[in-house]
Amino acid sequence: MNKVKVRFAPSPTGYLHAGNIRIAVLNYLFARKNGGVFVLRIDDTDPERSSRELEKLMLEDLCWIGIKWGEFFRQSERINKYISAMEHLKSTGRIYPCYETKEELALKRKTQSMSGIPPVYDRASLRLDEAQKKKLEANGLKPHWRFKLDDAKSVEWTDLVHGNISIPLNSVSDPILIKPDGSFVYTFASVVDDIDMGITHIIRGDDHITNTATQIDIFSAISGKSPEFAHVPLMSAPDGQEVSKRVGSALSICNIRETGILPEAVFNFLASLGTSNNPDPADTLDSLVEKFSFEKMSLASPKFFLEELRLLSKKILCEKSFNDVKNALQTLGLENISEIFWNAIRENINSIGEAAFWHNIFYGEINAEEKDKIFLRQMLDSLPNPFDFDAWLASLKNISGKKGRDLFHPIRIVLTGIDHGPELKKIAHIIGYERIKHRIEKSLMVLQ
RNA sequence: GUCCCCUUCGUCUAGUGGCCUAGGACAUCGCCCUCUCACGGCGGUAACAGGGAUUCGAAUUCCCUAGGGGACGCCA
Repeated sequence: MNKVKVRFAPSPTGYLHAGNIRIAVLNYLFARKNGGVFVLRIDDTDPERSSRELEKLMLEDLCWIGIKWGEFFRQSERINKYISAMEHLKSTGRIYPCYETKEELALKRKTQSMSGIPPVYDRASLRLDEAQKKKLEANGLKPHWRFKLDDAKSVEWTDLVHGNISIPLNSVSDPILIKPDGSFVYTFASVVDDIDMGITHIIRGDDHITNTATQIDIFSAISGKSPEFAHVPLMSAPDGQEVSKRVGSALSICNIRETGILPEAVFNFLASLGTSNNPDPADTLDSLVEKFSFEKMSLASPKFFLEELRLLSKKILCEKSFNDVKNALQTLGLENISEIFWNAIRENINSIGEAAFWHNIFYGEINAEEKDKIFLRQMLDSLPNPFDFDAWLASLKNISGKKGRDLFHPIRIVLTGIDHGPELKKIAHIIGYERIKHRIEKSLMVLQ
């Protein structure tokens, strides 16, 4: 059996989003699982919509999430391959020239739809004889070329996710493969590349199922065989909308990135979404590869909840050691960071960026509103120097008679200005004697 | 309109005719732990889209209905 080879083939026509990076993750996992190769192919056959700038951003997003490709291609650099495949199809009579304009075709489809007929191409150009074609071309019309589907049959394949799928080719239009200007359409270029690169498994979204039917026919016309297919159900946004490249701004990777969500959380989350694997913060790339299987994938479209991803990211973050996050903390420009600082806040933050929030509370100026003047005085009077939280607490408890929440809550407010946060004992020592004294005095002053 | 796919707790799902008074995970709620917020531990609430048929027995098979998604591009 051939070595497994998969490809992720984005078009650089927009930002990468949760939906298509999920396809990348799945391809990557499958390749790793089978000791195969992951090919990154840039589908930039449409020069009007593709840009190098967007390609660069896509590559960055892919790297960010930790996907490494073994081979890299751009379709725009493989035109010669398409030309020779085209010649082959011409010589075998599997493609034929068509002379309708875009407008005519659009009108035709509209008419068909209105009369309740499926908008399938009627093959009018196939019935043209040589003289008619000559005449049209003499008038300056350049033909586009369609692939002549074997419409007598149904294409059948065993999909790795769906099982047996069968699509009658007479329900589909003959696909246009070559535009009048000689450029190639994805449907064709993709097949040529998949054959040429030796792709063994095509893993893509459900939305390609109909494409697959026509492409299998093209595969067999060119090489006589086709790869395996796995069509994974498309994710939908919580409101049921598709997570498409046109819509997904909130779900774009750069957006997710900016909210401080960890790349490994995104990878982990997307790897298990829609499968019977439970997302586990402890998972590593290896364990995810181990667990991966199309058998575990459900056939229904999963909903993508950003909130769930955030939660997973938080859990992964809180398991990290100081060494793991040291650089990230320094990048935030925080001073005085230490293992003690990290251990104090790790369970109370959702993203690494929030470390700055606590850092500011520990070392910066805060506004506290504690109204209990008597207790404030007692805090100040019993404040030990050098600072010792347990000793302070013991004497405060003694003097005030307070305990539990009554005791802790006011202290928390005075020290941090907010009513929740990391364990008081830990953070009190970080804040230290001088600042604590200052904060109590400030609260007292406000009450004067 | 045609073709394809899908429909189990709020969410992701287990389930291939009796093991299902439907299991797990996340969320949620409660209790415990803790002199505080949290973490953690334990427990609870919560679902087979609807209707027929087959069967001794159906979440599981078949049919119909409803709903959702996708495709039908000189986009990918």
